[in-house]
Amino acid sequence: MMIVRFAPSPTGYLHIGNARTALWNALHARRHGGQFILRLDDTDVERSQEIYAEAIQQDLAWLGIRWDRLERQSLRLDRYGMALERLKAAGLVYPAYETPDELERKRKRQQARGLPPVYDRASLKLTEAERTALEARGRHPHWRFRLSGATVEWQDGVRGPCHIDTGSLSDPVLVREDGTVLYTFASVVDDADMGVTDIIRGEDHVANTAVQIELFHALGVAPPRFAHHNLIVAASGEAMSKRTGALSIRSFRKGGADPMAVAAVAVLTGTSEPVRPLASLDDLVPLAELSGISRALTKFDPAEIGHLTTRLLHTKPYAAVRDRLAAAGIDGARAELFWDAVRANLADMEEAVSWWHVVNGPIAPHVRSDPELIETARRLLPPEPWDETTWGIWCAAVTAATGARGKALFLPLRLALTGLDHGPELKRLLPLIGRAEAERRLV
RNA sequence: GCGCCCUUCGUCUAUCGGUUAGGACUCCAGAUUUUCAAUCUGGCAAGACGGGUUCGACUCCCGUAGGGCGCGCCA
Repeated sequence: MMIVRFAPSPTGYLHIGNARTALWNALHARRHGGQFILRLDDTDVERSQEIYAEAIQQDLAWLGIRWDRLERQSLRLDRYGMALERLKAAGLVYPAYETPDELERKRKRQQARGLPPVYDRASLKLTEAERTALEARGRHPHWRFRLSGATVEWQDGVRGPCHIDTGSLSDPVLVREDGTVLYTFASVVDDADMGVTDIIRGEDHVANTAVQIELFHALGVAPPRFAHHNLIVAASGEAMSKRTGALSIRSFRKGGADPMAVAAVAVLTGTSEPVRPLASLDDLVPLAELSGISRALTKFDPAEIGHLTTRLLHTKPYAAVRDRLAAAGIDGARAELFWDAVRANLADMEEAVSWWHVVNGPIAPHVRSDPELIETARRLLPPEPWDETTWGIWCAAVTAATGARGKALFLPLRLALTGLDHGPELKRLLPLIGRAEAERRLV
């Protein structure tokens, strides 16, 4: 059984880059009949907030993502403690006593000498006596995992064969002196416990992968498959930020974006599949092929979400928008007819409301350029019932009486009937306006 | 600074040594339409740079430039 997970930290709102990761995981699970776990990585109590945990779930749901399991790291602290004991017993972790300040100074010094800022393992070299002396003075250790120094290799689902030399990395701190755990450790323990088989995440995690593969081995668990997708960035130069909410899913939602427009851009940009309007996440499933993801950083234009939203709107059947229309006051017997008449004309949902006003009146006042023509047209208005053929019949009658045709006929009529020189086809609008109202507008 | 990765139309990409370098989006034009939208047709537009290897290089190698990521007791 394939098991994947999306593991955001609830420290801000999901942005389009997070959505990309979430969607790829969810889609991958659907594609292979697997399970999708939403795991809130909330071990950082300083920054994690419940409102964000809720917001994340709302945003994912808005995108159409459902999860089979919800997990929270804050509820699994005992598991991390047990795992640490196992690593201690196996001699795979060691106590370290430097303070954050000391470590910071060491890094500065290394940088200044042109050396990579890698932990020097000073604590590993401590003798038993030195350690007891430190602890006697009240120092509590944090625990570091001892990296092998070997080159870790894996077959990446996106990037192909990858290798990282763990000798160039610092031994990661797994557990702080107060017993709280760090991301790398919690993540691996969770993935192992939950049977995660495939990890799909952004390429900013490639270096973590080497560390985590060694950690899986240390815990006696076979590492999962890894796939690192490219990162996306706004072509506008605007930076994504969980903290400021820039390019957040919520901002797109508030801006009237269609969730499938956001999803299509989030998933398909930077792949060999053209970004296109799709009706549902299910349509995205066959396109979510990991090997189709580019290895290069990819730029996307947030405006594309607007374009897609518009194109999606044009294809929406009435049933798909009934509720939203009703909420905007567009309801009743004529609502479906109305939707089919105007949808191809809409740039966004708000425009539907303005066309609804055009149909129902009152309409904007306008200058009557050809009063005789309008008067004739008014007298020739056919009897009801009206349908889409009424417009043609009526126009033929007016042409026969006045000789007016083409633009000279249609433009004055459109202006008189709608107050505007543009809009949906009049043959479809006319029956919605109705005879009584049409007659009023032609006076 | 060190390490890893990347570089084809404005943007996302195809090409896996021989192509008029293809597609999608945007934009523009034409058709259609009273108009806008939609639709259809067409068009503009690309291999970062410099060396090699080769009969032949976008494709392979080296270098340069540019970009990204990483190098936390953040996740």
